Amino acid sequence: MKSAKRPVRMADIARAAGVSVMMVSRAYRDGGSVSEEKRAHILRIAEEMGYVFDATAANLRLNRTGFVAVTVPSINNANFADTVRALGDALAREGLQILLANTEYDPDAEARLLDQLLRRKPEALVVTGGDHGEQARKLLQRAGVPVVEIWDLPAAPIGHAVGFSNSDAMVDLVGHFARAGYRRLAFIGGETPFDSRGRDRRAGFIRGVAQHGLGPPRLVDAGEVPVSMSAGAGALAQLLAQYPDTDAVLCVSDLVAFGAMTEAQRRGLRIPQDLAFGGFGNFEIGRVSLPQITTVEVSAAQIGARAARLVLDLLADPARAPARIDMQPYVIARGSS
Amino acid sequence: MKSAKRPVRMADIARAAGVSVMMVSRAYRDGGSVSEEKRAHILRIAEEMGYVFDATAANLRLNRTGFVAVTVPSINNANFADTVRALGDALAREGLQILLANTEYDPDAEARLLDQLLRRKPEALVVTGGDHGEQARKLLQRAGVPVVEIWDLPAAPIGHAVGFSNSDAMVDLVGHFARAGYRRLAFIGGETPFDSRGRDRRAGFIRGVAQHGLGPPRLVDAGEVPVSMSAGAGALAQLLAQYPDTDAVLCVSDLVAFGAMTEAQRRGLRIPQDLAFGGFGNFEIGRVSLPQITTVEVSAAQIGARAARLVLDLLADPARAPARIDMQPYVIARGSS
DNA sequence: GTGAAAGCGCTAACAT
DNA sequence: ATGTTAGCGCTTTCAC
Repeated sequence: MKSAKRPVRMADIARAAGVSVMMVSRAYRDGGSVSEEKRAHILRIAEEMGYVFDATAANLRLNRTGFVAVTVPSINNANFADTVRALGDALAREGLQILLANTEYDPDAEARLLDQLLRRKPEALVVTGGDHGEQARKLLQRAGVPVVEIWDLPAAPIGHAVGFSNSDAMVDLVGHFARAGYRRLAFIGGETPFDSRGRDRRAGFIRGVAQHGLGPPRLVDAGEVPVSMSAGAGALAQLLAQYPDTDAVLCVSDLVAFGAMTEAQRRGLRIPQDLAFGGFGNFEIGRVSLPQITTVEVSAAQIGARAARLVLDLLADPARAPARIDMQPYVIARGSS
Repeated sequence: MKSAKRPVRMADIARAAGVSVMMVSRAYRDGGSVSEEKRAHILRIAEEMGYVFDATAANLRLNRTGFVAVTVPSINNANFADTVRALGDALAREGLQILLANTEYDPDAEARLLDQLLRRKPEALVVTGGDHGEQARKLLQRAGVPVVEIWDLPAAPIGHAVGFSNSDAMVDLVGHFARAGYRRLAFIGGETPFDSRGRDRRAGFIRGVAQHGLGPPRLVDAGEVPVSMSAGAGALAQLLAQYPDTDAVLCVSDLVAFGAMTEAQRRGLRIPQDLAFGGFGNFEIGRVSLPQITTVEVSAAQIGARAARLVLDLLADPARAPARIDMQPYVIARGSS
């Protein structure tokens, strides 16, 4: 029975191994300046004594924490989860650890969380979206470390950006439907003020419809973000009541599209003959549903991977890194249209 | 144009405010031992100078990091994401920050990640699953801080547990189908060795089928975890070839059930008349799909919330906390059966 | 290859 | 209410 009263520190290992504290420190870092024999000896003793390296102390001394702070509006979204996973994997390979925070689409929460995160002295910040409250913006600007905005592509990013124009992508999707012969398009999306991606997609819809001369835009509110499948189902009911002759419904995400689609099927409508559907984000649901959903591929995982590489580049050489990386989404045509 | 050459520290604020460093420290912590006037003055100057409190230094001195390490097999799973979110929210309210790591259902990765996490000196560990590799188990046992296993309910947890018996829950689901008159049940699930939840659910299926005298269990492998919707679709094809007279398919999760269900529909089968389906986990997809999916509610968010409360209790008083908390899942009957 | 001293930025403990 | 001293556990010097 070992007592965990006082945790073991390097000095304890040093004493037990008959070396100086510095040698223990070296054994844990360089391979070079310690004889391989002694190094193995030290590490074995440390293992026996249950030593756990104290990163907190090392961080203070090194003035490097190995943290990268990341904010997402919602972790409960397969796309953001993909991004975070790819980002985390790539950063972990370089010994960096993500500090994740959920803003819940709330600008005040974002500012509060950024304030907390900055106290941990992250070496870089990766924030979802290019739209921030005044306070959050200020914190990001004076952070003193690289800032990467993802999932949007602001004209003038605070630091750097890895994303795409949600608006342009939706214009492309409208174009796809227009070319396929659909004329009476409607859009289902959320109305939350701080969801810039949802807002941009709606703006893209309006722009696309105008470009193709499809008359005044038919817009249906799906309620609060994060917009769910169920919200999509509810919104379809409203849409059919308001615009009964609609021939194609574009949705702010595949999840909403799926919900709307099932509601249409519940009402006996045939898809796409009676009503066509388009989604956004290429979620798994759209590849498995019946019919599969026409969507916009946004490469969520690649956004994370690319942001990770950008962060690593910025840490290596802040000067030689691109300011804006466009991930160029594209339409995937499927059975729903 | 301010130079961010050397970051501002407390000493800089102290000098500018004409007080000692301790007063600045106090201004940031107690409300009590600083006059409200001076406190406001200090904080204003700090704000003007762009000071950011250094948690790293405070943590070293206080021997408290405010971190809680959390491992999940996959963040890209709505259930685990719900758990992590609830856990994180509740902990954040007490000033604790989650350090999240993905094990990807790999015991070696789990051990490696735990080793990394422990160096950050978390104040508690929350790990998904009650099944660990030898190395991971050792690290957890000697961690020296509270350990909470979630989503399983081991007979003898390493420290504490918040979860449920995946096996018993599946027995209940089998019982539900048996009572509804189904006699030729099959199970679709993954075969990955270190997914103890999937394994327990399959074991529960086998046990349930035996209890109800439904003949030898019909098991179909859905491949690698995390088991996806698409894998469910593929597995259904195999199932129909191998056991064509099956009348009900129970799946390791709602996602798999949905995939299998769409494949059945693609083949023109009516649900539940020709083939019934059962899922697990009460994912949103099962509430929106057509038909909705009979499932087992496991209260993912509540697992996180309850684990958070347990961690907080353990930090306050390690003695007075329950060892095992059973979240008691229950069957939700829907249109797929 | 190895060790001694100094110090990273903060706060507990003890002054006053 | 406020200041001084010491030190958290590690690593960067700079010796040898």
